[in-house]
Amino acid sequence: MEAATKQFRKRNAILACLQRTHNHPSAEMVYDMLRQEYPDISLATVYRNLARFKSQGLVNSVATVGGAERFDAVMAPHVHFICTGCDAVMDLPQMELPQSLRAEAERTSGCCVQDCRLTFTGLCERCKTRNP
Amino acid sequence: MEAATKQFRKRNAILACLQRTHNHPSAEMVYDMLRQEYPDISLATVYRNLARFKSQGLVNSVATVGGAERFDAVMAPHVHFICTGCDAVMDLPQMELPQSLRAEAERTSGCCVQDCRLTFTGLCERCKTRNP
DNA sequence: ATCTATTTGCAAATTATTATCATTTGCATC
DNA sequence: GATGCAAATGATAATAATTTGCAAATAGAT
Repeated sequence: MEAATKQFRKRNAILACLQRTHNHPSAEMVYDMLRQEYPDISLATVYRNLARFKSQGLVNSVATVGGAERFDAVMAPHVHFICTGCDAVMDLPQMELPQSLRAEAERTSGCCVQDCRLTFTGLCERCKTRNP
Repeated sequence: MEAATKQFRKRNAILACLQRTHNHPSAEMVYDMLRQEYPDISLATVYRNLARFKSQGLVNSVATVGGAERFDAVMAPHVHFICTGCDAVMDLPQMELPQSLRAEAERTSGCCVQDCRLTFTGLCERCKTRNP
């Protein structure tokens, strides 16, 4: 028996897709992934729901790579790496993001800090062997 | 007597503009600033030269805010703050960006780290009083 | 002055994202 | 089941940022 409600089927699928993948996909990448299960899903729906999730604090935009925004459903601040060779966006879970940074930023700047992002760019393991 | 070479007049003006301002302007903001001195400058020229500077390592793109890429001629890694109220991008020169982070990222990830970016978002002093 | 390579302006093309609007869907009520 | 309503969705047009193509202008060398 199908237990889950049918309401917001696609909306939930979009969020679930983000939560299960760690690709930090773009809207189009989400669209392509969901097309298999929902062949009639529209790209507009993906954009719409991503914007909604963002305003609800369920999803963050991590960076924009090659002109396209990349999303993440992991809201706890963590460290990212962006490969300039293949445009991959990945987590660096081994690295700590000092909690003190945010407070320090707020104190020294006088601004109201809402979010903190530490991002490295370079070549991933695969690309660094390809690109000498 | 006009000492400076006339070669690359506009190209140099674009770089100089970035070096003198700390706004972290977008291409269009650079264009607007240069229009006063070079009324016939073209937006395409600004884009073209910004891309060239980036590939030459003279300019970095700091972030994309509201869909527009923002540039910086200060290449030494430093800390930025982006105001979600007025889209200002500013430096947080008081904050240190630990040099050790880059090495740690490279060691724990196996990637080849080329750049490191620490960015805070929130409301600047002016906007935080306006937006309750 | 002429030749050549580079730079630039202009306008069209491209790309990502947002807005519009008609249709569909899920659910409650009859 | 039929019906009504509000929200969600699909298709497509509109918008905005960036890029590209090409002819004209420019700088330096011959």
